[in-house]
Amino acid sequence: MDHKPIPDIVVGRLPLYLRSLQRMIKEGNLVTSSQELGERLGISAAQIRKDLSQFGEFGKQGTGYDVEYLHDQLKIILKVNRVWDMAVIGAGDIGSAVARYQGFADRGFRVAMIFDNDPVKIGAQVGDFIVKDKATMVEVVQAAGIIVAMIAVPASQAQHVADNLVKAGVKAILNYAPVSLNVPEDVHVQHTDPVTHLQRMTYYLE
Amino acid sequence: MDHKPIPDIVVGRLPLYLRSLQRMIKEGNLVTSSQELGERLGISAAQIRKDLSQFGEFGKQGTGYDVEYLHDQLKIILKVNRVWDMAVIGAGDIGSAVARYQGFADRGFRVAMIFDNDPVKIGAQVGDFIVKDKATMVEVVQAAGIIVAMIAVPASQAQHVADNLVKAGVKAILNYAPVSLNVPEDVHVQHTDPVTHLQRMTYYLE
DNA sequence: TAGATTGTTAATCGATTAACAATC
DNA sequence: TAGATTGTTAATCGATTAACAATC
Repeated sequence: MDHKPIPDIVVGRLPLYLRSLQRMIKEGNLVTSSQELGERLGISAAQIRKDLSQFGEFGKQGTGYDVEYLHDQLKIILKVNRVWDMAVIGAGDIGSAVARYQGFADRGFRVAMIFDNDPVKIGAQVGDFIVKDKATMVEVVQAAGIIVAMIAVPASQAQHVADNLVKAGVKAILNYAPVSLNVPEDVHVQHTDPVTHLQRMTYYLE
Repeated sequence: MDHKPIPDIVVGRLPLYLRSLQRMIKEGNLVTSSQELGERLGISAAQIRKDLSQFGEFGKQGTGYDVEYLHDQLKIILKVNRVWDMAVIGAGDIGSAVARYQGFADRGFRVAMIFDNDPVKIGAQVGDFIVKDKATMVEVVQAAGIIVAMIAVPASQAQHVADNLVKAGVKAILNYAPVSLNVPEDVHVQHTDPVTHLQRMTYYLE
């Protein structure tokens, strides 16, 4: 009677649907369809319906989807109908930009603390935060019960930081350093590296 | 006698291979194998061999791949055996961090100019650059022959900026704004949104 | 030579699309 | 009712994996 697990590739598209729906709400759209969503995102209507059908029935034949209802349901599915506290490791340019980023608030996340190991940066203010000493990271993150973190340190330190985050109990890591991280099976990692995205495009240029 | 086009998903993995190889060079590794690469990246050895075989034969039976040779070949395939000048649009926290980012240099890219429409920012220094007036963007980008750009403006302005970049002749856009962009078929877009990555992971948490 | 690893083929697996009955 | 759009099934398409001859 076990349900098949949802394919990861489907889960990966849900945040895109959610983002479009959030935008539609702001634009005042009350109703949408798989076709309209698909056009906005460059995804086929059939695929959107198939993806959503993995989680339930959210639409109405003939009329489509209630924007706000589908939006709320996707937030529940993705568990962002609450706010996740995050730790940022590294207070350089990227870490600082992340700590000041205003785009987390209404999408389920909040930066709660930021760490660095540079004595000049420790104690300094970045956005609303005082930079904490990275030496205290494992203890502080664990004590705060934080399980989501972002790595914004140089590539050479990233794996070491990841190991410490795992020790602290972190289960989801967004990695800004341009290296692949090795973590235990129960820890999730996403990589974000502008250069890999750019290189993917230059292949097609000229 | 036409070759089938290389699947996009394969092209998307090449930058990861390249990144690992660059790291191996720094570590002094002279030779690697599909198995070792796969372990580093969490990709099967068979897939790596299959991917590479789309472009030629780069290895030697029994011994594997010469790290530097494969690295150089991948740079050629991805067209990053040269330096692409880029324009950054938006001199806020993200645009500024991007403009100062040291990680482009040895991977085929260089920020050449940065634009904003805020009178307070225009003329100010960000990294090595003086912020230019966004009103001049189409003209300046076109005159410089730049075809790679990064959008780091608020979501509400991103589509408009994209339209202007297309007018300026840009063919590859890395978009930091959390919106889907619509561009002509011959223009490539990659999106980078920390929140979509995070939401992809929270699905699995708790 | 013996051991290792490639490049490639065929088999498997999974994802996308097309089509349509159901129904608002 | 007529028109529109869902949810779902079956068909298609494409990607991954397993296996192995070739060969360094």
